[in-house]
Amino acid sequence: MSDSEAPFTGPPVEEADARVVLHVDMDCFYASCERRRHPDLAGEPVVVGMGFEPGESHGAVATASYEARAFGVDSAQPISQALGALPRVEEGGEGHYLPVDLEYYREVADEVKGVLHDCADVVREVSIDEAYLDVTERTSWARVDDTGDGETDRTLAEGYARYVKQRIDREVGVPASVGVAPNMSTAKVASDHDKPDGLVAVPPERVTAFLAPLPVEEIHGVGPVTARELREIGVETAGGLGEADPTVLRERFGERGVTLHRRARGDDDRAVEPTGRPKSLSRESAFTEATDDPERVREKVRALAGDVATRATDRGATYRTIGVKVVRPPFDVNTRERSLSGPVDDPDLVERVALDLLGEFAGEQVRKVGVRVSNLTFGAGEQVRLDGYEADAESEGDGEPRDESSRRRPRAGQVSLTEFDADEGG
DNA sequence: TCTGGGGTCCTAGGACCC
DNA sequence: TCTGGGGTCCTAGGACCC
Repeated sequence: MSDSEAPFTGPPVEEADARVVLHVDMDCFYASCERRRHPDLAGEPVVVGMGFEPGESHGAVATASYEARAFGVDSAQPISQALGALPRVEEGGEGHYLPVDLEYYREVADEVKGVLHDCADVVREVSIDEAYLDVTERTSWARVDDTGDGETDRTLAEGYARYVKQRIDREVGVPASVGVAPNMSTAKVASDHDKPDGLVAVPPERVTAFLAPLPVEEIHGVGPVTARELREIGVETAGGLGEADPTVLRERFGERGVTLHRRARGDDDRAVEPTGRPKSLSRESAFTEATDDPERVREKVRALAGDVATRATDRGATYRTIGVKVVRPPFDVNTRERSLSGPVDDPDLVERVALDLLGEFAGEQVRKVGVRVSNLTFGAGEQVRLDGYEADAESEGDGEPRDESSRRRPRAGQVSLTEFDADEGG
């Protein structure tokens, strides 16, 4: 806890050893993509809606630009409500409302990924607009005196983060916020800390002080429920969470409580690992209004089952478990699933099992249904291919190497097994 | 907010096995 | 038959994330 500056003996051991992890978070990504191809939207309030069509008012907000947020428009809000806060230009307002165009956003995201993979040895793509990079091999926490005045107030890591951020901006033309820290969870908080267009570096020795004053919900993994429960036991800030008794947290929140306690202290030893195979594939769809017409519900389930099966086939996945999800008003989520004796790729079976599981809810009010396949296995064909290329690929199939303990240095030849994006998008 | 769609991980109880 | 313990798999639900 004491903050005594070590005089000229070099950085403390932990600091010399510390990893450098970047979290790159694209700012209101869908809206930024729309601006990239419609430059006249720069500086304008832009709302991208899903389940939305031009001129209509159904659907929900997928992304709102910061200008739109200033009007009170927010993610996941019904479009009808957003229109109340921010009328559209067609009706004399200032809001530009556009439907989601995922295919285009994927193209832009692929360009961003290209830059990221060029900037780091290990990239974990979390979603279309977010990624972690381990750049320990490319930079360090060493300080530089960039003004020549004898002050060393900046780290090489921060400079590297700026370089990544600027390359995305220059080469792709969309803004990003970047956090740099010695681990993933702190980098995540850092990238969120100064959005949009933020750059926040948290060197190892500042991690604790950086996190301590933040409200608990800024810790990744603390949602509304956990935040409320933490407040009930008098924990309001990350600092408070970090000082809470881990035993008490375990009793109340299970293992998650201990994980959150550690994250709040800036203690997170997860290695940045390339994105793995999906564990499940699902499709769901809501009715405009809840229905109790069994045939309508069955019809939708049939369509979803077909979609899911097609996606599984496209990705070379077989599945051993088939499930449905039924949401009854007001918001009662039910799931049913059934496991088969072995993995299959069988669209008819997905439909049959889904309809069978749905039977339990026949005649009930339903507002939304979904179909899911899980217990996925990926094709033997691909393994054969991998074996052909990578003589020493010791971890084929889905067994992930679990020994990250202290050896985090990536082996150079081994890090690029992730060409699994066989999407139609590219 | 009367709640869109696609995911991940964790928990807890029961079945079943040794 | 009752009591003891350990392990795995399956299912349902919940919290959380983007």
